[in-house]
Amino acid sequence: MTPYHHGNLRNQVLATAAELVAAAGPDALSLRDLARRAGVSHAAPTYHFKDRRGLFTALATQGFDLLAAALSAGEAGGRLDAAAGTYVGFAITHPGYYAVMFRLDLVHDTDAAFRAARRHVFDLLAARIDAGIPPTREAGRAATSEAVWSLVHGIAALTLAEALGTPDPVALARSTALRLVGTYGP
Amino acid sequence: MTPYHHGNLRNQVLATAAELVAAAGPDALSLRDLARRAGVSHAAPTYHFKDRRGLFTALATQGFDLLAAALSAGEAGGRLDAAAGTYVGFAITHPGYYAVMFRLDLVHDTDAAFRAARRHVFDLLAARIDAGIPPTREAGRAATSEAVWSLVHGIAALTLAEALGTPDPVALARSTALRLVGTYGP
DNA sequence: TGTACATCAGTGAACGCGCGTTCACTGATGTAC
DNA sequence: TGTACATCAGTGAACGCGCGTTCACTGATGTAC
Repeated sequence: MTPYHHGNLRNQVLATAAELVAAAGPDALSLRDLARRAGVSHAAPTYHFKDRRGLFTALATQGFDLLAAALSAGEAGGRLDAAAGTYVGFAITHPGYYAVMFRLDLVHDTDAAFRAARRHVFDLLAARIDAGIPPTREAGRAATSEAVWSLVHGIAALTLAEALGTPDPVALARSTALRLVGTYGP
Repeated sequence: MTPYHHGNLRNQVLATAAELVAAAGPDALSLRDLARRAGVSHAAPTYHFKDRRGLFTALATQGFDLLAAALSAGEAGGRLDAAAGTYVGFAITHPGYYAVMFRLDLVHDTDAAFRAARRHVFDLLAARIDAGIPPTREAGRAATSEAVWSLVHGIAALTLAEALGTPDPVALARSTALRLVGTYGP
């Protein structure tokens, strides 16, 4: 009845992992549990991810890829405030991915695909910010990019940690990003 | 030779825990390892912390207490930019504490002392921010507090994740905090 | 100053557990000719 | 259309391990009288 080949194990394991991490944090995740939930022998995930860190590396990389896609689509592809809102929105709607994306102790942090995906996200963000800064001011462009990234990352992280009081973190990200960049206005 | 009563086990375990977490992340920490390093039987830490979560809760609480003390001392007690710099500086110099302070999945998050300590830090920060906003503008004070907290938390977290390029995260925090609050100038 | 007693701090053996990883294997699928 | 072969995907048994937690205990310390 159940075929020998699952056919989509890798993707399914990643999706389940994202759910479980969202619910109980990365520490609670085990390869064996993932295998159990996929209805597959306990050693099967190892075939796809090599080891536990490999699984987290793949999960984090996919997270950055998803975020990059979100940042490239629609309004977020142009306007800085939309991009900032999209970033925070992504973290809130994908907590399982986000919880892993910045955890160097969990991933193979020299993995080329991982580093490229992360870099891509930062570049997209930097491009939106650059576009938001009036050309009359040149100084501090790099610092502003990092400041805005820090801002949206902070809003996302504190929201997930249930430490922020605002009912609308996305709106906070949008308006604050604009204010920050606006400081460089003519 | 070695006395039956250690005398300072609790504090020593917390200090060692901070070091180990800084080096290898919270997942790598075990009560038994901590006991070994303290030269004490493996069940001794349980006596002080009740269980693993209890240990992390104590570590996080102490972290917030240390941060609150830093925010209350010297220039950080008054000027917003100094407070922002102090916050980021604390995270960088106490990575073992910081890595645990916002990890709800690791602590007993209803613990009263933990919540009070965390709240205290936010209140201190909010007070500095409030003092930094000119009285001519009233709207958005609360949002600004949360934005500045998010900013410094983001700078701290991204720095620890080695994702930021700036050589001086503390300076970035100082200047950006001022810029953010300056948006509300007269 | 002495003694009784409660409490505090740490011991050490035992438990049961789930885990990651390795390994030789087998069944399914794809490709070349 | 058939066949041989390589590769891919998953199996299942076995390994050894360190862990958290419980428990009855004991030694040290502090307090009341």
